[in-house]
Amino acid sequence: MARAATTSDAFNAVAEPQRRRILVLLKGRERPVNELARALRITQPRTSKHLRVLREVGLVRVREAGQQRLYGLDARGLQPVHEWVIGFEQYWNENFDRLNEYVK
Amino acid sequence: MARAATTSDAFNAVAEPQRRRILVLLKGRERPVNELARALRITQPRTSKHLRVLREVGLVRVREAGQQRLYGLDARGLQPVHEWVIGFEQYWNENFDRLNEYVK
DNA sequence: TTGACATATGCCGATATGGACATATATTCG
DNA sequence: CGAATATATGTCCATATCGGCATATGTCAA
Repeated sequence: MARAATTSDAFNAVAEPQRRRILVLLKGRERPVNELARALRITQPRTSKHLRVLREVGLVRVREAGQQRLYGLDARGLQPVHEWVIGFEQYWNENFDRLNEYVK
Repeated sequence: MARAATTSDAFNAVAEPQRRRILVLLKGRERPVNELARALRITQPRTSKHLRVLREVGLVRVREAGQQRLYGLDARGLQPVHEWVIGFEQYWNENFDRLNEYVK
């Protein structure tokens, strides 16, 4: 085996900066590929590939509109990530004095 | 350039399943490497390497205790992840009927 | 000092990128 | 049909894993 596939789950999909930016751009409204590419200042092919990953993980949906493909956000796939992270909330809020003392 | 380095940030560090498991095991108490390796059923070297990544991103801390190195959780680095994800909460809670209608 | 035990590293192999470029597919229009 | 526009894919390159294995480094005990 090698590195885990990026397309495996939301955690991996979201680990890529550009893809996070795409998701942010998709908040509220759908956008065609070219518009996203321009906004991110990356090539169209690269944008399409990132969108493919996001699509395979279920974070975005596509809708055909003539020549364009309008991509829309489907944030439900982010819930698992949120749930996992929120499980640590008490720890980052926790005052580290206790840990520091322990260390000493 | 190639794929972004895993050690670049918390998002990447947490994209690895084993590392997520390590962080979970570290909730509440410190643990030596071998204990983590046994719990995860992975080799000691692999465990050390994952711990290194987590250490470089600041998600864990090490404390020397004789022959052992006790690893402890430092969840503060997870806050950025939480903040990014929570920004989508309204979208995954949002009823998709509206989107579905729009699609039709 | 020698040996046992706990970790960290180096190296190799297989794989999956992310990016750039060229090109195949589609759809719309004249 | 042929051209223009919008996307998706395939290929090539460089790189960064993840895993296994051997081994270096460190610490403690007899």
